Amino acid sequence: MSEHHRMTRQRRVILEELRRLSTHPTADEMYGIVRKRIPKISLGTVYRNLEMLAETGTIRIVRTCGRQMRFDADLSDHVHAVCVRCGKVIDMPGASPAVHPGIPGPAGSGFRQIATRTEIIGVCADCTGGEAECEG
Amino acid sequence: MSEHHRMTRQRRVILEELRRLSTHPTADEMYGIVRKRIPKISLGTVYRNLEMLAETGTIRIVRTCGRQMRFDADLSDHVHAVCVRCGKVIDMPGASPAVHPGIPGPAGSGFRQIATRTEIIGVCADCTGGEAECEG
DNA sequence: CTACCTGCAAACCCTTTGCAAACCG
DNA sequence: CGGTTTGCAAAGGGTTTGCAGGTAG
Repeated sequence: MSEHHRMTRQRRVILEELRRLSTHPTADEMYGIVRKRIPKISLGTVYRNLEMLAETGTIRIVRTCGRQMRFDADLSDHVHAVCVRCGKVIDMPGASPAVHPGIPGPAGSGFRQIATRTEIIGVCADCTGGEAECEG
Repeated sequence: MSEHHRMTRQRRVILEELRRLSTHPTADEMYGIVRKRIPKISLGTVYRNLEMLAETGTIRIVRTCGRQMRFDADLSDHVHAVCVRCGKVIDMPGASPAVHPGIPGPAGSGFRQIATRTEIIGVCADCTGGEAECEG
């Protein structure tokens, strides 16, 4: 119930490592990375810390059309490109999404708009040769 | 390995029922609906048929920031609005997304762009009163 | 007939949780 | 010290899959 958060070694290392990356790692990838410095850390701890860091606005959770959550320490407003083959997420600096609003749902359905989320779908350099099935 | 698909009763009913809806149901919701007409149908069959119908381009899989897949028989190009409280997806007719492209990733990373996916995040009429944690 | 499809149930993957011990402040 | 946090392991939810029996063409 409290709002006091302690800076444990686990939390510090997770944040340090995430900030070192621009690859938007999954929880599992973070687990692998952090384990090099804290071999006994558990995956549950990684999830709990990433979730808390996101709640306090220190990092962001990146939810793409892919199945796994990804995490990003870059809080600036930027667009992500998602590889439909491997799920990798890369930044698209300079891309600027714009949504010219329409009328939500069956006329005036009372939908209160908070934000817009745009991602670019494609195939990354490592995966060239395949096709997509991500939808919009 | 074949490309021949049979029109089974299960497949026909799933497609009929999906076409009757504009609510972008989850697999589980489809299961509930179809079971009224085919009580013994299994959830696995529902998933397999929805997947195949999507592969053949008859329907679309709608992947939002939410955890569950949703399905849509409306193949036209349209924007979805996602409720962050309940996950419901509604259509936003008239909304037109535009992405002014930037340079993908670390200069010329070879990302081949296929599409853009935009969704509107907000709170639906039934859920007014809460807040968000969906990211972009 | 027979390749494709179904129902069932178990397997899978990712994420979340309960709990007792460890730890920060 | 006392409330947080951890490690472990099990539970949870959504989706996928193996299999043997059923069925469309």
